[in-house]
Amino acid sequence: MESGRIFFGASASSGNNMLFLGNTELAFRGRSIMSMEEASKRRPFFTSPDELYDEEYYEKQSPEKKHRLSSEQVHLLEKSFEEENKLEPERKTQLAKKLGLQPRQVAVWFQNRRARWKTKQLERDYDVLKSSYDTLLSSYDSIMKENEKLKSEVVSLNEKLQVQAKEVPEEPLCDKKVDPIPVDEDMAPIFGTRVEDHLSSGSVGSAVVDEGSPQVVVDSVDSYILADNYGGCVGPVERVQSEEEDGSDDGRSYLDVFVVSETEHQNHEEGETLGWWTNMYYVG
DNA sequence: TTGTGTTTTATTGCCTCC
DNA sequence: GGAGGCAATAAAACACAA
Repeated sequence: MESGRIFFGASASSGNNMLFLGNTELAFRGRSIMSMEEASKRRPFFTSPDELYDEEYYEKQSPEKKHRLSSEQVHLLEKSFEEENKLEPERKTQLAKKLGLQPRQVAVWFQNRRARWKTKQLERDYDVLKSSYDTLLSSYDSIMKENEKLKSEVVSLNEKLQVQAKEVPEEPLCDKKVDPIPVDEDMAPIFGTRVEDHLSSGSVGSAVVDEGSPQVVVDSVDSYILADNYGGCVGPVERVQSEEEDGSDDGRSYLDVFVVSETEHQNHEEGETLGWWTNMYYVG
């Protein structure tokens, strides 16, 4: 620890120092209380050999005053600080001799100068951070405004869509146009189906097709037609219109089935069902 | 001139490093 | 354990408005 130096030979301990250097007047009293002899005994002046050479310096100064460095001294110290803000012992001694100061004064000056530099640096850092924060804040604000604008656009577009939906009848979601299934031999490859007639028995039981081939299942009013050719858009068989031979001569029996789209089936109970009639044949 | 705020010089106590 | 750095602080010096 660096030894303290108290003017007028007052004790270097912080307690004493605080007591009678609390203000100028007290310090003065401190001096009058302590005899010069006693003071010189307790004087911890210039504890390192380095500092001994300049003892007269403090005797020339009026010791109760703090000594301000001259502008030349400060200039040189500043120059030295710019080169290197830490002070190695050799440089400290050289600078002290050059400036006619105590090495300790040079060390103290550097210490205080580093503290000032640090404070300034903190201020600079704060300014940089603040400006960066302000920039971020302003871009955040504009993004939020843009977001609000887009949200309200979405709302108004949705409202328009709802109005249009009421005006224009909805088309089946299936984008494939489904024609009635041809009533000839070509039907077989399309459906690949041979429907066993369970309908003639009067029951509405299952009509099961050959295993492994695409099927037509006419199970009940909620039965589904599974037909790949219809793009998977086919819903349940809604109604079976005819289960009797329609009088054609090809030896097959035909029936008409009403097919609804899946979506329509879900809304089945709510309103009118959109779908289409098609006819199917079966081998009786 | 004086009161007040700021800057500069110096001290103290604690901490880290060698 | 000594040297040196740092934070906190005191106090003198200085600047400046009223």
